[in-house]
Amino acid sequence: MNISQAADASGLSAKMIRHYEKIGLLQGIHRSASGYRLYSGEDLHRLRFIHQARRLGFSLEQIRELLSLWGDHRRSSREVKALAMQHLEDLDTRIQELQAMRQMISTLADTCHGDDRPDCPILDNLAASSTDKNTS
Amino acid sequence: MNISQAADASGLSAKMIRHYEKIGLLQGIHRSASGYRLYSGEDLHRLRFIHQARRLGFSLEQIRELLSLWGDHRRSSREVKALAMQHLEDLDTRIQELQAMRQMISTLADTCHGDDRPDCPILDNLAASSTDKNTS
DNA sequence: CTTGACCTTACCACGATGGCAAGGTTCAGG
DNA sequence: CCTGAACCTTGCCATCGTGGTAAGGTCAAG
Repeated sequence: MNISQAADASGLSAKMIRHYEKIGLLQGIHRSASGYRLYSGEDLHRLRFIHQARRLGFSLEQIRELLSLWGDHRRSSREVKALAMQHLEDLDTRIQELQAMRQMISTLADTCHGDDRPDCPILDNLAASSTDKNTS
Repeated sequence: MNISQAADASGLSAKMIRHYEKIGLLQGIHRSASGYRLYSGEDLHRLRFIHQARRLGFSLEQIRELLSLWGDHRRSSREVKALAMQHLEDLDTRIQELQAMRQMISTLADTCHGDDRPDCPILDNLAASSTDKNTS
């Protein structure tokens, strides 16, 4: 199986697959006589694992660990769960940051009439917060 | 006012301030005889504006437009609001993506007992979704 | 044999920020 | 006056994950 077929079958791009190999997420990929990468069913399984983990927002470093745990039959589910919980916390943090922004923008946009007049609470706020101290 | 004082007063780092100048968000910054950047009260106002806009998650490109609108007394509040609404949509999209991830991770973590045993629904799911078709 | 569709490697780009290095400036204390 | 610390300058590299592009090799169908 060529790289573009593996890409289609895994949902990744050929570019990503080469990248994952370069950073060590994939190893021992076979090559044809002319140097083409050849993917086995097992390789494909691994690629799909990576794709799904990326869809859940895990970083490539985290995926490296997940793959290692996946391949280790003596691992404890505790380790995997800890990794997932850490990622959950990261997600929560990012969600809350974005929601705080969303809330503020939304409030400002509500008070801006958004017509031909030039006065605008949004710009006023950006400029006014300038004189606050709690601009973190 | 030196750059480190401007940094302290604006909440930005000196590094960021130089960067913002390089990409054109700040112009006409005065220099001392020896080449040190010197910041006026107006410059500081602008820096704080940028800082606040960054805190609300606007990109530097969006901030470039906001600054342009801020300085244009003939602009309509419509333009500003449109920019804010666009950003709001972007935020909503990102929040929803993260929440979908969060939901999935949370569900998987709930079903993982997280003890010394090796079986783990989290890894099973990552591996199993591998055989799904809807792996987008 | 040609053509087009694949493959290879290697480099540059994004966005926003941090870090480091090599060198110049300023100021206070001895 | 000299020295050292604490500033300033520019320039380059790193991050993270992905895309683009170039220059070249390979393969299969016509």
